[in-house]
Amino acid sequence: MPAEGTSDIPPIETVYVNNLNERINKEELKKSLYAIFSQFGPILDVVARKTYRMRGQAFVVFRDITAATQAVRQLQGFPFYDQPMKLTYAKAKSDATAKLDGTFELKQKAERQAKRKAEREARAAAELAAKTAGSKRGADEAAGDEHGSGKRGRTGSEPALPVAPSAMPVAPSLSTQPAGPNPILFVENLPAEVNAMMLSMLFQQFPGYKEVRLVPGKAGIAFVEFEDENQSGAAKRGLQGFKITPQNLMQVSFAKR
DNA sequence: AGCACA
Repeated sequence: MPAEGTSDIPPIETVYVNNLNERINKEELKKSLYAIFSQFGPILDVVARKTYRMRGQAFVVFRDITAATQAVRQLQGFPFYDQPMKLTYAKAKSDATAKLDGTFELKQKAERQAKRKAEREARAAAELAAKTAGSKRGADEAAGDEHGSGKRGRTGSEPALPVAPSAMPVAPSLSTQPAGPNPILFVENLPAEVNAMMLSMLFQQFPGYKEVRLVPGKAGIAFVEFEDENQSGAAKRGLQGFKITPQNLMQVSFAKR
């Protein structure tokens, strides 16, 4: 018998993530996922819903399958908000992918047709039932009213992450007067809503990581401390220009002291 | 555990 492999799902651009911490709010979750996954390649979309059925899970849509594969392997079990992430490929192609490869229109058309057909059949069945019942008893038990198709998933704002521009080489930063190497990094151009957890997830991957400090009054900047300047230097190079959101390229320099 | 997207 086929040994139970965790990956009997064929590779696809989308990574299905589960065992996510369900207490994290959706927008933050999406941003954090974007932040740690984008190191593997351009991300087209991150989908997460908080419905009963979908909570604790998310879909990270890469442009390329190779990036998805890297992510599945390297982030498997990664401690994310205190829970090890579980990763597999998604079972079905994401809409973002379908939009790129041109199959989205076809899919929509097929869905519309299927829906129409189902409606037609349901109507036919109802008519038949009514006729049968009517001819036998004359009772008026026809037409069961059908509730349940009111799918309004609108939770107010729906600022799904815009399609990330394709992989562009990290722009060299024109820092003014760079401070000399030291164990503390200065990080700029962060999204305002960034928090220590999100940042620590990025920086803790580098050896010697000690802590991240946000500056209470000031949005968009942070300090990250390492054991020594070699380690801070490695993290600096590794995360320079990192796209923490589609529109925020992190700027990392040595802190002035 | 749980595979969605307007």
